[in-house]
Amino acid sequence: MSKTFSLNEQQQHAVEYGIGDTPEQRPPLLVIAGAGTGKTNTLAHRSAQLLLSGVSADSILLMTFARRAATELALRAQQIVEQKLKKQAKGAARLQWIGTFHSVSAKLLREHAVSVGLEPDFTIMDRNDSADMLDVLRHELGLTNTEHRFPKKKTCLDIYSRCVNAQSPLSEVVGQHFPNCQDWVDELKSLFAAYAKSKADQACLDYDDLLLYCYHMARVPQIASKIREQFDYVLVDEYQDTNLLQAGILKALFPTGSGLTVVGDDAQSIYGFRAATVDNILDFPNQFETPAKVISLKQNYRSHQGILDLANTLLSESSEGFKVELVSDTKQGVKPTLVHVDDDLKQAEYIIERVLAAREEGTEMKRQAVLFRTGYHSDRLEVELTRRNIPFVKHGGLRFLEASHVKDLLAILRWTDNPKHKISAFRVMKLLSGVGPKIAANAFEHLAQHQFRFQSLEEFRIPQPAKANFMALVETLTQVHNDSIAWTQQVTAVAKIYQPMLELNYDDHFVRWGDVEQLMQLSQQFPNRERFLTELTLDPPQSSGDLSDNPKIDDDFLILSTVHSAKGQEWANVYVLNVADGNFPNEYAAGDPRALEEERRLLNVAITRAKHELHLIQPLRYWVPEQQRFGDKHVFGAKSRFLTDKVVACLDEVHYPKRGPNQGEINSANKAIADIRQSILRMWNN
DNA sequence: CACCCAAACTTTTTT
DNA sequence: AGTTTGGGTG
Repeated sequence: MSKTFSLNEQQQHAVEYGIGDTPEQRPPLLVIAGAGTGKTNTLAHRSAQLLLSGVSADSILLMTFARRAATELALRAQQIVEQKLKKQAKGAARLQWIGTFHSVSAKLLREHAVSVGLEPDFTIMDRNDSADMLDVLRHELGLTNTEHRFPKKKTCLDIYSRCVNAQSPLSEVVGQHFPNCQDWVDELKSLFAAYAKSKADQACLDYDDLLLYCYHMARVPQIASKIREQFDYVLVDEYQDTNLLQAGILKALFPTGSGLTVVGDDAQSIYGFRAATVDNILDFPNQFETPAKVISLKQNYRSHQGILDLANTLLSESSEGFKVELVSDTKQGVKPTLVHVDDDLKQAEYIIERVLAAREEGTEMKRQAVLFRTGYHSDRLEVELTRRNIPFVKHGGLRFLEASHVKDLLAILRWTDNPKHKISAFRVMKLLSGVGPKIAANAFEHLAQHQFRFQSLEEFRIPQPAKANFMALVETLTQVHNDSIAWTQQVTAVAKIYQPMLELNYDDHFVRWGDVEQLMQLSQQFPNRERFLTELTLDPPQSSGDLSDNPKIDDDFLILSTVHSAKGQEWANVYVLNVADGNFPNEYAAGDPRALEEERRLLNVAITRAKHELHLIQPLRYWVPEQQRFGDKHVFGAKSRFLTDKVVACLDEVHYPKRGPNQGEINSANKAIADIRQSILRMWNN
């Protein structure tokens, strides 16, 4: 996020490449933009340059990884255009087609829905909706109550999702990534068939469908050529995190690659679990008839050289990648530290001590972040922060939209929006006291037989105890569905009908009502129901902090984030938790060399977030939720295999708390004692 | 048929 | 630790 608006030579090159040339003269462009090399700035300048050279705003397609990045880019491009145009700034064109792959796909699909036999007002399901639908279908297919268990709904969805996104057959996916589900391949196949049909019946598309449908649409020549004519230039950010389907969409839409610019950093490809493949970016140069032009940005404006040396060394030991070495003008800085601590309590204490000290020296907490591999790794730290009244915001981990009361409210809205949406219908009806699965099923059946007109439910015969509440619900549903009240009041009406349900179902409804109010607030930022639901599903708030429109600027708080959620961000000081084998790399990656490489890149992402100070913390033992039946909740962290001698040479090793020369021996004694206990426990484990 | 309770079972990262 | 399943009660 360097504020500089000037460009270095390579950046300038990337900005101007091919602009003004005829389509035949501008082969595709690949920009390898390492961490902190001013990628956003470059992209913004290129977009601005396009606008300034007379390309119309609605013929530029810009795809980013998250909407936050999209908004930032659009704003920056706008500023640059205005700056250059000076007086005529007011008329400066605004980019129209900017968003994530998923949201752009949704937009294209709604636009061309009729031509591909799709309802234009389809509902977009989030991961939870999809999992719930699978759950229902699994019961309907009788895939429950069997001797050994059918995979959980989440697992089913993961399997399905990988099949779609990686474009590989079910048997292969199960064999490679879900070996313990191998007995269920046939059943899974029939489940997925039912799932596809059910989505079609209910006019629903899940995340994967957005890409899948778009991919198939892109392969219909008439439609593809229409879309191709619409866009003269296509820019894709974070290309290292695209999957086969996304690359396939690009290739189908723009087969010659003319006007196509992709930007990314293979060393930051960390979304393999979502079927992203680093091969997309590695192979990009040779995907087209005319080979792509490759420009590498290696001047880093974020960190001092000490941090970059660490990152460069780490990556140099990787078996794949372009391996662009980053260089900084800032040669001096605090050497990154590797901090040895006994356990996660000491780890938390160390961080708190350092964070507060840094704040005293003028680095506010907001400019410091604690990064970790998995959500619960910050549990201990959160407890300690709370005990000391230190405010913090956590990104990643538990999401606002996953809170059940928020899901309730959205279910009501979603049902009004799409009466066919069975999952929402059931969720909503079951909130009424006296209504369970059977009555809900009957009511839904009734609705289906009356062309899904909510009003028809007035004649539905329902047992007395639930009657009054049910009728009130039906009235609101009808009203909102028909848009007989304005959007702003629709949310209020829905919240009002929900309030008694909330009070009935949750003891702590007081706290939860706060979230309802926040949701009402948020909804006002959207022009209508469809947009609200679509955007919220496609780009959910990452933390409750994201929701308030004017975060209190005076407040200072520490940032806690998963490494994945930290992507694209930077802080003055960064602390990385639990840098030990099992986390970096994660134990799940142990057997697979390519997965291991992704883990290395993950550590690289964590490291390259830091501007001034970087602390990698390695506890001797740390807490994990019970994984095996026996054994401690504490796990002994072996030294991370990424911390080779060469890498450690880039680090200052320290112990916390500071200890004398003999303390190391006592430590290993501690470890041995606990190991004996483990083996004694295992004696009875046969 | 709805609702409550106890027991069993699994967890990375997220558009 | 939070969800999922099964059984018992009203």
